[in-house]
Amino acid sequence: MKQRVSALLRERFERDVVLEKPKDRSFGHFSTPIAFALSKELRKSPMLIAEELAGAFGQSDIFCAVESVKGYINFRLSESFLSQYATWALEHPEEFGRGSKQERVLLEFVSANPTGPLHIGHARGAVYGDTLLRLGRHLGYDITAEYYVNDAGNQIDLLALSLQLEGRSSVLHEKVEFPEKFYRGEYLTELAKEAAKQFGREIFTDDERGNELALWAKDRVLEMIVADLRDVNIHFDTFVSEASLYERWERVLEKLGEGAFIDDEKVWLRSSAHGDEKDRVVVREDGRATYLAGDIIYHNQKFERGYARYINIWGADHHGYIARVKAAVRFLGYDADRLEILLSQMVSLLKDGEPYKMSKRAGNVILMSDVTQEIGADALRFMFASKKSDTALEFDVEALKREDSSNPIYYINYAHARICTIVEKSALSRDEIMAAPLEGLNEDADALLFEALLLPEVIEDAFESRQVQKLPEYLKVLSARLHKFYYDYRIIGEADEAKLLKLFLMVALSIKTGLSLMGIAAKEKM
RNA sequence: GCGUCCGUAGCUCAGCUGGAUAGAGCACUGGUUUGCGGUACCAGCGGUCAGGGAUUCGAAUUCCUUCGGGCGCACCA
Repeated sequence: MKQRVSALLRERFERDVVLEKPKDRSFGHFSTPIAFALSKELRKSPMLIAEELAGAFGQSDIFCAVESVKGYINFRLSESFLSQYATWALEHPEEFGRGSKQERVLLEFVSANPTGPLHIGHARGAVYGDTLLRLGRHLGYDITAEYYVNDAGNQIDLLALSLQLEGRSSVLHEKVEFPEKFYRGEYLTELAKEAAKQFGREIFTDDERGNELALWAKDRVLEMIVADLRDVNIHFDTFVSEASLYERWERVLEKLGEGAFIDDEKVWLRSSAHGDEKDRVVVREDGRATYLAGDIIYHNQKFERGYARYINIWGADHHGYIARVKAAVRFLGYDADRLEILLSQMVSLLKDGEPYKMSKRAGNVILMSDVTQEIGADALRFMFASKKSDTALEFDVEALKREDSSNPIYYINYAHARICTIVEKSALSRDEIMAAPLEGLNEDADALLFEALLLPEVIEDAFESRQVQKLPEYLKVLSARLHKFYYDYRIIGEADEAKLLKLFLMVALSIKTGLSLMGIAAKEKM
């Protein structure tokens, strides 16, 4: 809708036009301050220019009024245009808000180490990534959702050691001391039990079999992670194993060319040449690769796969890592601007105003699965999708358990359910409702219709700006308008019943589509 | 110290392609159609958009700076 108007104005004025939605509805559906910009070069007052420009608009299918007010040009869309658009959308619900983008995009997110279950910080990144994924796909982008599995390095050895110690403690009932660094948590107790069955109890005391145990354990932990994600409707297309990458190291090292050098018997990345604070070690003197080496191979492998764009979602604590990875990408001969690294900030959860209790044996973290269980997948998703990902967030989970208008997910669902109920209650058939033209509506109905038809713009804006919270924000506003309208007007039995129900169906379509892009199914009954 | 993200109502947060009187929820106060789901709606209270400077016809939005806070600053992942 906005694109359509925008394109029309660009053609008319032969330049890009800033188009905005006036806060005050009496100014119409869209407006542009273009006259202010033109005033300087035309050496005329904005008001005069606006008047002339507005006056030059003749009859149009799209607008029913074009007016100038105090230098702004305000546009009012015609009822027939809005009506036709809504009718089309209701007849093609799957197509509503779809885009025609075609780029192939590789979206990497979560990528938590397979050494323990997901915590609440991971959950935020997971929801953010999956929401972007859904939005992008709706717009037509061909997106691959990928999980990079850090299944190599010290952490995996440590996982095996931790599991052995846990086995000696909880299975063999030995008295043991857990070093500070070791992984702890209920999941290890469970794994120890499983390991005892699978390998026999001697696995816990045999130093020789640590590796065997490690390989098994990391797979089991990854399965747990995948299950936690599945519980909130998140699925990945591909998993890339870090361990499997190292056989390509020689080739990648060669490709780095001048980007790599040897000093002090170590291999370094000359990252300082591309904006990093200093150069970084990639291979230690004993020949073991650092984490960065894996990431370099991984990003080389990503770019070799030939996507138009690469999006990584990282925890904000990794932001210092951006410069060196981008530097590596440049040395590999690729355009680092195609790699976009988005950060998801820390989360602190509250419950009734108090810090959320960490699960007892999970170590010092709040488990994602605990929160999912407590407030449900829908609420968890809404909570994280509704806040800007790059600001630290404090959230009280109790707010999402309430069953009233203070809980946005409840409020939005209630609007949807209300529509379903009233349509059900009406004696009119769906065909009768659909046959009604959305014309001759009063101003409030017109405003509601316009709001409902804005969803496509919101989807595009949310995805392109990577600010997914715009979608839930919009759904709240739309729902509020619906509730108010419902309160102010009677529907059933009125002369306009068919039209108003059709209007409501349009609102329901936007809510349902919007929620589904957040991985949430709209409720038809509360 | 350096880098980075942030600082909007008492609290949690929107708004930031610069534009017409700064928004929502919570909290607090007071109301609402003999009502299709009141599981809703309305009003009031509350803001020097951290401070200062610059650009501009116009800045919460851009730039600089000060102050305050989070995070990072490994040959750990």
